[in-house]
Order: sequence, then C-alpha cells, then structure tokens
Amino acid sequence: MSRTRPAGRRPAVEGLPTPYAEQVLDLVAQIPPGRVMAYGDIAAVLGRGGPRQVGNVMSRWGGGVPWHRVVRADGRPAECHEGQALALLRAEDTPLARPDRIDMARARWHPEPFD
DNA sequence: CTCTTGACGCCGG
DNA sequence: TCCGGCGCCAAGA
Repeated sequence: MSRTRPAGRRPAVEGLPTPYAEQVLDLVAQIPPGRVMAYGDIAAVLGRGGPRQVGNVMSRWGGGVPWHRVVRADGRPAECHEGQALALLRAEDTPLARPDRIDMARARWHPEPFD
C-alpha cells in the first residue's frame, strides 16, 4: 500500500494510460502558457499515431495537463469545451486571430532540443 | 485475426 | 463560411 500510483498523473476515470498516452501527456505538459499545439502536431512530434489518437488520449487522461493548449489545426479548440478553452487561453494572453479563433501562425509552439 | 470507436485533418462543392 | 466525406492509426471487444 506504499504506492497506489507510479506516476503523478491524475487518471480522471480509470484504466492506466498506455505508454503512447504517457508520451502525449508528457509533451502537452511542456506547452508553455500563451502557446498551443494542434493534435496533429503532437502526433508528428512523437512520430507515432495521428491526430485521432492524440484526441483519444486527451479525452481520457487530459485532465492532468493543460488540455486547453491543445487545439485543432484550424485554430479552434475542441467543440466539447470550446468556450471554456477560449476563456483559459485568453487568460494567458494567447494570440487570437478572431474572438473565437487562435492565431496559429503566432501561437503554435514546437518543442526544442534545448528544452 | 477482424470490426468499431474516436477532444482530428484535409479536400471538394 | 458551412457541409459532407474519406483517410489515418492506437486500443479494446
């Protein structure tokens, strides 16, 4: 009973995150405030899976990471929490191209080898 | 092994 | 701009 959880993640529901899910969550956790990454960008950086897989991971265990910084390639947050995500993004001064649209050209973030 | 399910992405109309 | 449709790929039944 010493260890109930091997990691500090917060499995919102149940079911341990798969190794792939851990990779996704770890990357999302590194996105700095005021910046965002598209689902497809995350899959491309990991070199595995696709945007659908990233979305699937976020839907299950996204609660432990800055989920609002993961948006669609067109600059809009996922529809299921669009308003809430926009509020959080505006609160951290994320560049917007429109009231409900992220300026991907300025807000898109990519992990550096130095980071 | 096959089939289904997705917090997606891109293209055409 | 808004729709509809197909492609992509991990995970579970």
